[in-house]
Amino acid sequence: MPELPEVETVRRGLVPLLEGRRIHAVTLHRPDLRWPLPQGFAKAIAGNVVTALDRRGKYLLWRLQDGTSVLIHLGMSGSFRNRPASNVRDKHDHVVFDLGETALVFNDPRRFGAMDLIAPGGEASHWLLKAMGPEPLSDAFTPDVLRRGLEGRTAPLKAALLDQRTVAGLGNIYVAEALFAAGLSPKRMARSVGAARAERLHCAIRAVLMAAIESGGSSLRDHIRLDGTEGLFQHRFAVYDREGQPCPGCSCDVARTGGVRRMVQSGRSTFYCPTRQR
DNA sequence: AGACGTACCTGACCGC
DNA sequence: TGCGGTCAGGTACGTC
Repeated sequence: MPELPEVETVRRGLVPLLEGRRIHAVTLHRPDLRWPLPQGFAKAIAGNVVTALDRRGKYLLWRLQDGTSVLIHLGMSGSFRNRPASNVRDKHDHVVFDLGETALVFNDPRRFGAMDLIAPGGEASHWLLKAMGPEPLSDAFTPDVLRRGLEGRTAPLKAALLDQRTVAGLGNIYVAEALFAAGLSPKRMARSVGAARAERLHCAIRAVLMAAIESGGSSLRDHIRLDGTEGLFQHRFAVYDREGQPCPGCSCDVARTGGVRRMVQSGRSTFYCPTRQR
């Protein structure tokens, strides 16, 4: 499911449920998600108050009163639902956080999600976080940082942007949308992006992510907000999942050009406009 | 070192 | 209706 805007939407939805609240108990309905849950996971969390909710790339970080952080990745299909505490289990409910009145349930059909505990001070060296690139909506992400991240790389620009070491939080949808907004071909070699194109791309990445967060993310299959409503950004896609359709503001003869094109790059669908993306 | 394919899972959808 | 094939928003890992 989720790229940065969806994870940020989930984070914002969790704030009123979790911030300042105590997690009374944690129940695991299986010992693993993508990887085994760490030893003592439930016990370490139980009884703690959640002091803050952060996000790093596509990871959620729950800050607990005792200094521990809970690291959570939603994988492709992970979601949180807030349920009456007595409610029966749904299929694929794997982890239950008992909040007293309600139970916050982590449901993940494909089980590509992950959870881990991070001891105080251990975040920078955590194996899943240590190589992660700049946070795209922070001041640390500048056109020059982006340009240097792409420098010398022979991978297609699309692949380089999906690589979380280049910039954190982009996935298949928002890479496609950002490349369209920047007018850059996904096939272009990453190292061919110099200062001027990096400036455009930097601007496009931020604009697309901010607009998507504003819309509550994109709901295609799995992503729903905690209040049960869908994100709306899928209605604003310029190219993603729009094969054969005209791109926004297009004046081409679509019957002749075929409109938005779909191709496969490193095994994944890429959508782009061959006319406006070079 | 860096790029690529493979693997991990389930469910939805399509054509037969 | 049922079956097999394909695809899906992620990413670590092995291989070259």
